[in-house]
Amino acid sequence: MSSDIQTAEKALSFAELGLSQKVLSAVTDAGYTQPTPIQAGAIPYVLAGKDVLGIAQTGTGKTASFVLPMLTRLEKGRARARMPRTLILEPTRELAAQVEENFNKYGKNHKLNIALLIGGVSFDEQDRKLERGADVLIATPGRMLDHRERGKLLLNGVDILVIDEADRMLDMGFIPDIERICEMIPFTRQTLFFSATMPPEITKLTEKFLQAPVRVEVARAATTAETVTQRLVKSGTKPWDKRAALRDLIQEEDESLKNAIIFCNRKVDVSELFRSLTKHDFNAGALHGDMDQRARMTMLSNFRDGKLKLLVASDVAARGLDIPDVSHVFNYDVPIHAEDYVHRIGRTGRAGRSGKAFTLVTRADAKHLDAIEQLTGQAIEWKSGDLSTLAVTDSEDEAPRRGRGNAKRGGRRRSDNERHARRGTKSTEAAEPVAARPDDAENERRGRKDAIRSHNDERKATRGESKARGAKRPARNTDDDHEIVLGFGDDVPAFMRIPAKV
DNA sequence: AAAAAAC
Repeated sequence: MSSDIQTAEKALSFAELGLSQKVLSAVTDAGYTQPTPIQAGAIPYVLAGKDVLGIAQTGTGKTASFVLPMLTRLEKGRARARMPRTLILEPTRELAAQVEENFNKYGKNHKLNIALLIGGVSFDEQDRKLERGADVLIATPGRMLDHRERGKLLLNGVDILVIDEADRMLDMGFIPDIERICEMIPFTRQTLFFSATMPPEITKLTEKFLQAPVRVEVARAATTAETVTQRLVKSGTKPWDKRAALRDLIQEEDESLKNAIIFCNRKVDVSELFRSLTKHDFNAGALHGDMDQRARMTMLSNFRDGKLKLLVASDVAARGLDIPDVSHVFNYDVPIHAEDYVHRIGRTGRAGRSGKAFTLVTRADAKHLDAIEQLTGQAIEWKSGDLSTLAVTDSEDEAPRRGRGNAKRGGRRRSDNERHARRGTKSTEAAEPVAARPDDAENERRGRKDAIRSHNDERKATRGESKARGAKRPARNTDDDHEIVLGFGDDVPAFMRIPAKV
């Protein structure tokens, strides 16, 4: 490859990058004409067999920058049993699934075998695909190593190795695994390495495992400030304060709110907030890493398809997930690490669209908020009044509106009553207003399907919607009686079992 | 103050 890479800055078309006809026609069918900078910069080198160090954020078209040329290169040759020809490592299961979708989309004119090796699902199908011979293996490190240790996977036929989201792999402690994996693959391979940032550990890794790499660096996609309107929203500290503040906010934003991701710092809070929103008749789903894999996939695909308007999520959803057209991001919690703030609000305002990001802030959050403003280099505006305008009571002694007569104390912890309350039990103990089902976590541990409340019309019809809509009535524990939880049993429709099409 | 990933 010669120097014409410089022209990447100008408007190159996909056809000029050297991709095969099969790939080009799939790209055209997908509606793309113009490569992004990372694509224009990396594709010619990938086609030429060079090692590439790509420094790019998600949302820059990074995935296609390796998927498209890999497809072209895979047209020659075929896979042998248990010896995949290419390997792509991803930090999370959802990202791995998303890359698989890209191979399906752009590889529709190819007859390639693609295997997705991720945790949380059965080995059998994955084994069958390996046995058949995979042209493309997409994996999270743990499951891939597991297959290998069982002797079901040979890595000495891998010609192209892709390490994606390397800095996130670092955050997640995957680097030792990555090093092991790199050492299992012949050094004659081509290595494509992607990272949004280059901390020293990552630089060291590239020095060790890349050979004379071409460095392709692209500016961050539109900076957050340009397409995302950010606001801070004051809130009391207590969970019920925060939930109420969030509900108010969602309702105020109703007009422009098409769909939203609501981020919590902790998984238990994801479950809790999800239950609460559902109880208040919001069309919501949940996503976090302790949910079973099928529920994760279902939630994500329903959110993408618009069947879910709100997705309550942990930071598993903060980076990389490609969900076009998210209108709002709500930070139910201020993220502990400032960089996560940038990733979270980056879920909206994508592809040149505008987006809104609201962050609930309590008195306790000052420190983390400072760090965020420092990182982004800008003060974020308050929506209406900062914390100094917050009522002093902070609902400390208000046993939340719907409490029982003898409710008292602020800062009541979840009582043992609640903790041991069983589903469907009519307790005379009024539950804390919108408290999560205390047994949520336990259900998940037991492998019960994470349930979502049905919002489809037939269900609504059966549950006396008008009653439920009478917003302001105090919540009683009899709420449980109206609550219809739709669990996904074994009769999940087939289309829900597969990852969403983008 | 957390999350993620293998069983």
